[in-house]
Amino acid sequence: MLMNKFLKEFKDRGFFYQCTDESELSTLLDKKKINAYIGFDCTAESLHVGSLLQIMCLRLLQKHGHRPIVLIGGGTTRIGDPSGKDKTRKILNEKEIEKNIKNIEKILKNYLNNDDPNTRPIFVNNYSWLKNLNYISFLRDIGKHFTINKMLTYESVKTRLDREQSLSYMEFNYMILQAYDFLELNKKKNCSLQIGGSDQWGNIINGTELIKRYSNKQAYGLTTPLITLASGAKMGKTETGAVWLDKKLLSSYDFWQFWRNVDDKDVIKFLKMFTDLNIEEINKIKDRNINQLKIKLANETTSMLHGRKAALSSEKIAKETFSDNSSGSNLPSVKIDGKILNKNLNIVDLVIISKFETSKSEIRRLIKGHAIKINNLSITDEKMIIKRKLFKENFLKLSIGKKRHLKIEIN
RNA sequence: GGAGGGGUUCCAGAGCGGUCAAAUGGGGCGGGCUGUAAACCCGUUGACUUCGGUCUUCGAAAGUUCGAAUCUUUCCCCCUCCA
Repeated sequence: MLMNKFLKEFKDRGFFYQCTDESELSTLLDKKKINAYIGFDCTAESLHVGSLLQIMCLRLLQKHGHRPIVLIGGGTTRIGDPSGKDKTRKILNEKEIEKNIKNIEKILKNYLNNDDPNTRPIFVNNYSWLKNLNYISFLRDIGKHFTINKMLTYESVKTRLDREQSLSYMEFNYMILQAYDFLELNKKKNCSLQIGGSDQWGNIINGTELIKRYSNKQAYGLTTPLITLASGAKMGKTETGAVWLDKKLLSSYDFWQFWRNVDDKDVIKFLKMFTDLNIEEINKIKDRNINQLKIKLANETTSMLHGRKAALSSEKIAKETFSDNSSGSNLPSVKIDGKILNKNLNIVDLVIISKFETSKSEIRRLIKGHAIKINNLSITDEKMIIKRKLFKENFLKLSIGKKRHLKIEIN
């Protein structure tokens, strides 16, 4: 049997982990355009690369003419998913959640096509139906379809119990609420597929089963693998911290750098997962120089989020920064008042001004390790006074290690 | 409710009156090698410092002592076993 095109690409790109009923889903997708949903939780103020694979799934749906439904977990965030957590997580207050939701929606809209009325995404917040649930009728209508016997066998519950860590009744209900979300979307938005990370499998099955029992309808679940880096680490760290999909939290240059610095072994995989290049094209360029491929990867991913211009300018900055003895005139800059140069500003204070480091001890340590450079010359004296003549054309290049560079400019 | 065990620096985890800013491992950072990769090697990892030191940390508070992460008391939190 020929596999449905969406599913095929889903697999070719490495998105596929598990499916509730692959051949049936394939047939359904061939027959008609469907609505499919992915849930995003709003615990953090923004999304980071950890969610990027799910976002790419939404894009792929659109590409094949299906409609993505973005479910923002405004209600479930108030509960906290115990999956993969060994501790109860902190519960956020209303204001924070509202703020997070807005920001997350904004980011998602960045990635999704809003022009085609057939595939235009639907944004929903599960708080809109969860907040009004009536406890008794919920227990009678929905609760009766769940058995504790089965719930206790789920991985997320089991690990908590095995480790003898407490799992509150509140969290225990999370999976029921997520199943209910799916039912609700199935009823109201005609949603027949839920996609999620592999850790969501149990929750997704609960949804399809609930739909089966409650409405006697068939719904499907599809999961993506947990992406780990070749190093085994979880995806998502840079020099500066989490890789946010948000200009305010991570500059386009740092975002670009994240992709530029991925492990060699991950490059092809990431090109498939996180760019729109088609598979044939990727297979064709496979043998190109690995560093060229990384630049390609960085440019594609950065363009998607920050625009082509930002991507190319990042590439240019990188080129200048990492080629020897560059002046770095394109680097981000920090302006200082020329007057403080008269007060014997020393190198340690200069680094403090740059905000690269906040601890003077740390800066002194870095100087001892020859990590700090001014205009590409390594500094060895921690008491060095910054003289005006170090500024060429009104600025000087300050570097810490190999990757952090900055322009200090006299105002 | 009863009986025990425990809370140590980013994490795990040693220390159990001075030699403790606290072993070891992980992570982070920096250096070397390279390709802004991986692997490997080395250094570093509380703050401030006139580089002599100084100050603040071992759940919280009080106390014993010349001296406490280490002993005592009270309190808070976590875990195990019994009811």
